[in-house]
Parts: sequence; structure tokens; C-alpha cells
Amino acid sequence: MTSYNHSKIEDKWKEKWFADNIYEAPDFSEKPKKYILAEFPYPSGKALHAGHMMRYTVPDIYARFLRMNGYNVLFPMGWDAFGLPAENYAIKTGVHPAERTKEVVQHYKESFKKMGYGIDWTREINTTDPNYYKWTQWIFLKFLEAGLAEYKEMPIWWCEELKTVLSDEEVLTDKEGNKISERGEYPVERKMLKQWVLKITEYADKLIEGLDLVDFPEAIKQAQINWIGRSEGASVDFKINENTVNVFTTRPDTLYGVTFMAIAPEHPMLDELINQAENKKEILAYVKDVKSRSDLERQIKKEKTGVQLKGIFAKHPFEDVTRKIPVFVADYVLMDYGSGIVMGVPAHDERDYDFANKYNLEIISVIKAPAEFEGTVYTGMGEMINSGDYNGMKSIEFFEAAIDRLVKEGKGKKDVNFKIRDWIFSRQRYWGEPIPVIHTEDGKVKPVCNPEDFECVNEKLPLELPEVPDYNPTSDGTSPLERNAEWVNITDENGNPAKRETNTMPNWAGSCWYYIRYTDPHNNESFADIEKMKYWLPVDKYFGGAEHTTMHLLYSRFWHKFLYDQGEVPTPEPYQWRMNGGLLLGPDGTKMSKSKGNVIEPMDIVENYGADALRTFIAFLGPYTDTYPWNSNGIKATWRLMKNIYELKEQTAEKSDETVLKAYHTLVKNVSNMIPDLKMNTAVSEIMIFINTIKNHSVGIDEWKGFIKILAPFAPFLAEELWQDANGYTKWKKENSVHLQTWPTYDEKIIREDTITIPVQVNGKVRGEITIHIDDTEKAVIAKAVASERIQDFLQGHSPKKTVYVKGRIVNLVV
RNA sequence: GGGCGAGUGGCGGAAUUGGUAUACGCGUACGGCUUAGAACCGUAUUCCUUACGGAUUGAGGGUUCGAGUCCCUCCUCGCCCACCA
Repeated sequence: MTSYNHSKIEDKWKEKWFADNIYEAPDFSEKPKKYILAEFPYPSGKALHAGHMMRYTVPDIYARFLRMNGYNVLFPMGWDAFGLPAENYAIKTGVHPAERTKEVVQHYKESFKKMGYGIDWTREINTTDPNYYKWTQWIFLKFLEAGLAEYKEMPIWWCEELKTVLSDEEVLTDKEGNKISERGEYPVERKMLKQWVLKITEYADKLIEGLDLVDFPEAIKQAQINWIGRSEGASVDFKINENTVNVFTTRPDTLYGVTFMAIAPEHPMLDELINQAENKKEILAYVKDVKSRSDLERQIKKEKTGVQLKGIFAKHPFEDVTRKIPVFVADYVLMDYGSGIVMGVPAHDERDYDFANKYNLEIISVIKAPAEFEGTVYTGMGEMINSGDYNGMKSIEFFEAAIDRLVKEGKGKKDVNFKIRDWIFSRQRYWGEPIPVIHTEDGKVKPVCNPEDFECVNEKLPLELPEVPDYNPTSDGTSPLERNAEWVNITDENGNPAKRETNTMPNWAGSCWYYIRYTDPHNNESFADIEKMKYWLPVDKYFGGAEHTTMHLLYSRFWHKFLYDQGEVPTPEPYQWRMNGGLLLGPDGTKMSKSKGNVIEPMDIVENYGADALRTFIAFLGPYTDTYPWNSNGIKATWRLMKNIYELKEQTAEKSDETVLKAYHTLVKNVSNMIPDLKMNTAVSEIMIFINTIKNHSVGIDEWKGFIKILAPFAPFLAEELWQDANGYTKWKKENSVHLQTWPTYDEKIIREDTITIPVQVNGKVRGEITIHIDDTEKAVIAKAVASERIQDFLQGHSPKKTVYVKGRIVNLVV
């Protein structure tokens, strides 16, 4: 008997499978399609890491199961390879990022093969390949053409450490309230800079509505809805001296309660107002002070501050409100939400209440508050008071009535506001897609070519990244591409001098549409053939990371919806179903990190225990969505399982005995039901139960082969080895691979037990067991239960007042 | 402060969706094999109790013949967002 040698088995099959690309997914197959996608990796470091193996193993098992169940399964992989790791490596070593990327990708690909992931390698894509980013640029020009890409001066987040601007989504708040970069967790600051934005705000409503069409977990839907932050209300015109200002409110029903106005310190109108104020100096000093303070100091829980603009008052839009409304500059008013001006209603808004208390401002209740809110702030609805002719009305009704009156008097309208801001789409770094536009001398922006026909005065896509003397970023907001003057200086179609855009696209650009490219990865005429898209899209199951909920997942939905509106893609949503995967922690139960020395390298595990044992261990841990600490004894257990299975091949006989037969059909039934529900952990436990049961039994060749097929999605290498052996194949042929075989079926009749033992309860407590025939009548079963000796003891001579029999399950006797 | 989710042995986790709670695995204990072993095999393992028996799914209440599962109140933990007018 040869002993289980995982390396020998795995090295052999991975090359054969790869050479014949056995997981190929043909376009337009007769079989029903399934598009199973796991977020493609951002290759950095040596090879695939622990997070990847968590993310890809369960989807791979599922994809393999579907393939064996008659589906044409697309399970593709590619490389999201623009970004900082390759660029930083280039800065350090001078090696061109493209070369470095090529090298890292090779290692990654090898580790994917080692893990046994069933990938159709003919569809491999790489976002840094000019043939790929040609279409990323093309989509950008479509945005530009549609007016959804814009170059404008705006407040942005600048990260000095990364020396680039970042989008809103890429900026996080740490525990102390500091704003930091998502990548690297470096401090970020506000700056005004001219940048490219994609107007995701125009799609805010569509992105919310589209969630009704897809099967995402509620948590993901809610996170996106909250991020988009839609608020309904009204915009209202107030007059401040001679200026008419517009404020947004979600509570037009509280209009009669306005007792002050507050303006953001960054508000552009402020300059003019300051000049009219009596305390000009004081205000200027305050504004300067606020602007010098970091965002940290303007955070929540910090006291709100402000300064009144003395001598300046606002006029209420309703003429029956005649009081003069004082105007403040206040740090709690945000410039980038609404209009940067707030109407202060201290009686019914907590922030306004805090502010009014601090500065002794008038507080007028306009909605009758329940008794327990007496003397404090009340934000609920109720009956109108102190509101002129509207007293006694329900605030819900006045909400609409107030808007009607504003509209009638030309003082406002119903309005909607969003928290989401436009997507800052340019970065001052080298290793990204060049933005394919030029800037003319008169300040105009022109595409380098027309996206419709690629005819262009200047050139064609792709606009490739030029060579530069060095890749270092700068602190002044210019891009390394500026250093190539020959490339930057260009003429427009009329021969006038112009300059190229030197910013590059953010990391997220390439991943916005990669799932589309997989459907037609080699197309040179269009980003993908519409018929192929119609066949494959949408993605049926999309597995990824929770950290992408309000970034990649939202961005790519935005691009897809735009492309759908342009008639370029056939479905309104890209992903029909989504699940976020959990993490693998170090053995100490904390997040893996090099500094803590608790990093588990998948390739080391593959070396020591084999990919089959590793895959099975991952599947066995628990549900996909959860996070687990690494358990070095757990991998030993699944390695032992592999070894036991391998040795079982010596135990095959012509026919199975009854125990094996029953165990086998139960196994097939249970595993077949569990995989579609992604319950891989219990499926593995079923395999363990089967192996435990059949020890020292004869296993017939038919059941043995069936078992190998059940094993195949979990331990593809061992399954192939055993399959080839069980069938006596001596030469490899693609069509004889176990992975292209049909999933086994089971016979309910064999599983079914005619004689069963069921528990008997007395007053809901288990007191004994009886053995019955499955078809016994209720009367017969109850009689048997009552008659049984142990139960008699508990009945103490009484006959049950009530009896319950759940067929084939349980008896309950109530006395 | 808002949103989402979760609390089951020493640990990771099961539970046919209202029907024998703790499957499977780890760990532990004892035994076997062995010169020896962190290797392998066997047995046990929710807790209390020598036993009979009793208790038990974060706490308390409710519905039900029967609740980990459904309803109410509370507690704890995790994740995401957060001065968004």
C-alpha cells in the first residue's frame, strides 16, 4: 500500500488541468449558464495570501458543484494590478511597474493553480494591459461625452503621505475622530484643487432603486442606502440683507420655529457679509481660527462654536413671521452638505438646540411635545403650535402645506438632498490609467479622440502610459507624468498648443467593469460583444469583501447603470446576488500582520499539508461570512481525513454492504442539498461522517466512484487521483477528468428506514423511546408509547389527557 | 447618536426551520501500541450528582402538548456610518 503523498498528487494534476484548460466556459453553450465571480486580487507580495484563500475556496467549491450538475459555469480570474505596491517598488528599485506587475502576477497565478481553483484561464485579464485599459479609457470618454465627467475646482481630501488626492469613500474616520486614508491609514487634509470627478450623484436615486432588483443581504443594501443618504425635504429662500440664500431642510413643518441662521465658515458668500457686519474683525479672526483647526477638532461631541454677524439679519420667507433673525458663522455647519447654510430651529433639532443654548438664543416650540420632552428638544411629529394660522394642524400635514405655500409664494420648493458626493476620479500618481484628454490654452478640455468611432485628430485609444525619468510623487499636486515634457506638450486638432492631462485614474477604475470583460476578454472591436454579454450577464453570484460595500461595489454598479442607460450593456444591474466573506485571523485570534508575526502563508500550508487539506479545512471552518482564527490542529484533522480517504481505495469491493449503501445515499442527499445553500462546513462534516461509518466495511465500486465525485469540489486533486485509479485510466484525457463528470444521484428508498426509534415525552420531557414501524397509525403508536414500561412509571396509572404524535418524529403524552 | 447583525460546551460550530439541544472537528482525560513519542488506534467528554435524578442555548416574561428557533422587556458583544440640517 502506497501512502498518501499530497505533493506528488497535486503537482501532477495541476499541470494537466492547466495544459488542457479543463474549466473552460464556452460562449453560447446549450447548457444553462452560471456566472460565479469572486473579486479579483490586487497582486502584491509573494503570492496569494490567507485572505484570498478564504475568499476563493467556497466560491470554487460551489462553481465545481454547478459544473458537475450540468451548468456551463464561468469562474474567471484576473488581476487588478494598477496601484501603489508596484509603484512603490518601482520608486525603491527603479524597476518599471509593468515589469514588476508581470512578475508578481506570475507568482499569483502559480499559487491559484496550486490551490486547485477551477479557473478558465483563457479569460484571464489584467487591468494594466493596454488592451484592457483601452476600454477603461473608452468608458471614461463616454462619461465625458455624457457630461458626467467634469474637471473642476473643489474641496478634496489630500494625503501627504501618499501624495495624492483621495475620494470620499477612500477616507475613513479612526477611533479618535481623525480622518485617515483607507490605504495605509495616513492622515488626510482638506484642500481646494482642480480635479476630475465622476458625477455619481446623478445616479444616486437609480443606485437606491436598483437595490430592489437584486438579491443582496439587507446589511449591504442598508450600508449603500445610508452612504447615498437620501433626505427628502424642502429648499427654502431666506433673505440675508440683500442676498437671497437657499437652505435645505428635512423639516419644513418647523419653519415657524426658526430663530437663527448659521453659515459654514468656508461659505463663499461670507466675504461679502463680513464687510457689512459691525464686528468684521471678530468674525475674520474666528473664521481663520476654524479653518486652521483640523477636522478632528470640529468633530462630534466637541462643543459647537460660532460668532454672530452683528448688524446682519435674515428675513423669514413667511411674511407673518416678522422677527429679525440673527445670523451666525458656525463650525458645525458643513460646507459640502446642502447649501452650507442652516436654518436654526432649536426647539426641534438637537444640534441647533445645543448651539442656541450656548449663545442664549430664543427657542420657540412649534410642535407640541409630549410631557417628557418639556423644556428640552423634541424631534418627533405632533400638533402645530405657535405657527400662525396653522396651529392645531398635524405637523405631518403642515409639512406638505408649508411646501405648498413656499411654492405658491415663490420662496422655495420640495427638494431632495444626498450625502454622497461626486467621485474624485484623478490621482497624482504614475501607475494608473492615463486620463485620455488634453487641455487647450483657452482652458477647454477635449478628449484625445471621439469614443464613438475612435477617429480623432490626435490619436487612438489606448493612450499608453509614457516613460518618465522617475516615479516619485510630489507634494504640490502634480503628477509624475508631468516630467515627460515631450509627451505632455501636444497640439490640438487645429494645431494650437495644448497640454495633456497628467493625472491618472484611481485604483478603482479598472475593477468597475472587469466582470464585463470576462465575457469577451479578447475583443478588439468593443469592450465586449453584446450577444456574449446577453448570454453571461448578470453575474449570478458575486463573492467579495465587506470593505468594498461602499467603494468597488457601489462604483461598479454606478458604471454599469450608466452603460445600461447608454445602451451598452443588456442588464440594469451587474450582480444579481452578493455575499461578503469573512477573514482569517492569526492563531492568536488577532488580525494577521507581519509585525505581530502571526501571518499564515497559504503556500506554506500547501507545502506541508496539501491544497486539498487546506481547502477542506477552510470549507469546514464555518459559514463563509464569518471570521475565524487559524487553528493548526484543524488542518491536521483535514489532512488525516485526506489520508484516510486515500487509504480507503484498498477497501473497495464489488458490492457495498447495507451499512455502506445507506450511508452513501444519505451522503449524496445531504451534500447535494448543502452546497447550493453554501453550507460547506456541514457538507464536509457529512463526508467525515460517511468515512467514519464505512470503516471496516466493504465499499462497492459504484459507491466508491460516487463518493469520489462528492469529494471532487472539496479536494479536487485527491479526487482526480482516486478517480483515475478507480476507473483504471492509464493515460490522461481531459474528458475523463472527475471534474467534468456528472454529480451522483441518490435513492430515497434506500435512505428510508421502515423501523424507527422515536422519543416519547411526558409533559414535554423526554422519558423514553419506542421502536415503531414508519406506517403505524397514530393510535397504534400512542398505545405502544403508553404501554412501554418506563413511560408507565411516569404516568403513574393515569391515562394521558392529551396525546400528540408527529409522524416519524415524536410522541408527547400530557397528563 | 443612527443602521445592521450576533449571543449555544474549554474552543470552531451543528440542529431537518416549532419536534430527542450540543452533529462534525479541535482540545482534554483514560486505555492500547511503542525503547520512547507532540505519531497512530480505542473509549469517554454540556454542567451538577457515587447513583437515582436534576439543570441547561446571554437574563427575565409570554404563546404552545412541545421553544435555541415565534412574540415582548432588558443585558452584552461585533461591524458599518456618524455635527448630513
